[in-house]
Amino acid sequence: MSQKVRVRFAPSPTGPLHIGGVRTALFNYLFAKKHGGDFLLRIEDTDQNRYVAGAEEYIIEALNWLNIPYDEGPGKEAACGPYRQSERKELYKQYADRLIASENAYYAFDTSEELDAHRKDHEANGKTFIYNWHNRLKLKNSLTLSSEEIQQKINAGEEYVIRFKSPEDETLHLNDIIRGHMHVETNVLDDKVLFKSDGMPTYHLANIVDDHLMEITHVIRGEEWLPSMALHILLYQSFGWQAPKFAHLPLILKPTGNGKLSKRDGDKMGFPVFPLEWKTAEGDSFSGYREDGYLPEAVVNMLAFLGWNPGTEQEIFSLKELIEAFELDRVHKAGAKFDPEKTKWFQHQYIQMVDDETLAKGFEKLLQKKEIVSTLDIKKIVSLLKERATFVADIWEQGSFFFEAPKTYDPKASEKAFKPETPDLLKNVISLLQELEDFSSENISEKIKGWITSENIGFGKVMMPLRLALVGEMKGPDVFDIASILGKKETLHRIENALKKIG
RNA sequence: GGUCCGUUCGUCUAGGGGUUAGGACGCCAGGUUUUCAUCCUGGUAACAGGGGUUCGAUUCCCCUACGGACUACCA
Repeated sequence: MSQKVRVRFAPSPTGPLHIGGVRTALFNYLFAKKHGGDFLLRIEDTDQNRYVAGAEEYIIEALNWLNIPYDEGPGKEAACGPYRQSERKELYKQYADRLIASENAYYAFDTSEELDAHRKDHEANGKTFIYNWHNRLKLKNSLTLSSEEIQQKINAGEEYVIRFKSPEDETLHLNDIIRGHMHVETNVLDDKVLFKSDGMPTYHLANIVDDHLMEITHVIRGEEWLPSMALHILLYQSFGWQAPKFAHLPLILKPTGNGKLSKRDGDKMGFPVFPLEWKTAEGDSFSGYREDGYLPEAVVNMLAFLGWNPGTEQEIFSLKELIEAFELDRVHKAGAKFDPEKTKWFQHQYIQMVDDETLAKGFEKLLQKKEIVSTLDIKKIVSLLKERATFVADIWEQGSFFFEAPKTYDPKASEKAFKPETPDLLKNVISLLQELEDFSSENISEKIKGWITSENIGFGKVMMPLRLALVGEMKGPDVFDIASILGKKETLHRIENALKKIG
């Protein structure tokens, strides 16, 4: 009988969630939903020194914004709660003790200073200090002490940690859903600290205990955890628990140059690395996809294609389609350089799918911010400008002239457009437009084009100055559409203004 | 340094013992738009190198190079 799929996203609240973390969450979510399973959020806050206020709220808000909510987690308590490791603190000690009892772990009394000294020493000799089988009997730990001595030290309040006793001379065969088979010699492993002197477990212990207690079936996490996989498997074995299946996701790399995508890269290279804007207590701020005007669907689609693909040529996927198509074994092995341009392309595709009404509302908000009050038909403007926009802000870029009459005319264009005969032609246009009762685009077009043709004037001679008069530059949608939206009064006004400037 | 993972157009990637090595982004050109953008069409461009295995390797194996991660009482 197959178990219900349960996966978790387990970030540490040390700051805002970055794109790589978001993608890990997304892949977990897609996998869970594909298999009708549960997606849990667990907050790994065992390091109180690195705790950042607001980070947990940020993570939750980001997941909600992206429409990938968790089924269980903080605020959504279920049978396996609590979901913050700090609130599970009391739980972990007994598991560490269990490992001591089964001789899979031991107390170590070495101070950080002593260990640092060892490391420096080794480094000076070009070696690496590893705390494991080859030297553990020479260090200060319970392996060389009688149980009375150990108890005495502990009772005396001496600080200790609990270390895992890595086995000797074993070859571990590991299996990763994405990478396949791997093997590791246990002799190269070190005796990792499982339980810290401050009474908190380390990541390794807490993670295994919680994944077991929360009945996690698949651990889907970043590649940075691959080197710890052997330890984790060993821990499951020591507890006598069945290990979940593992899948290590490739890293997301900087768009140019070398290395992992970092916090600072984004704003340095002009794209967000965070889903939501983030301001630090020190006053630094980092831009976010939401605030930059991206649609959550576009971000999700883009993220899904970073390291994964469906094997078909379809690229635009709704969340529902992603759930349907997602397969862990189609995840690519190599790290992916992040591509901000492709992200914009996704956003462009998605904004085209937004209906005019919704888009108009977004654009109206933007107008409000600019304190622009307008009686123009916003929905019509939006529908006219939408196809050339990637962001709502582009609608303003492309169509600000609707709301602000040109004060100057693009010099290069005016040189080409404003000729000696232009004033007479524009005057003629004015009188033609004045005759119009119905100021529809079709009507204006018919009238002006008819006149140009019958007088044999040449389109450029009229159209260019007319556009310049209405827009100020050689850009924008069809001139007759613009005139119609502007209305008769404003259109005539702008042409008269242009006439004054030329004259 | 040590351990592990990886390597197909500039980028994201498909593919897989015999293919004109496919798509997308970007870029370039043409068309539409008497403007600009969009859009459409076309083009540019890749199997890291060296050895094997094989009738035949980009595909399988080994080595080298390069890239990355990890190497904390951080996650």
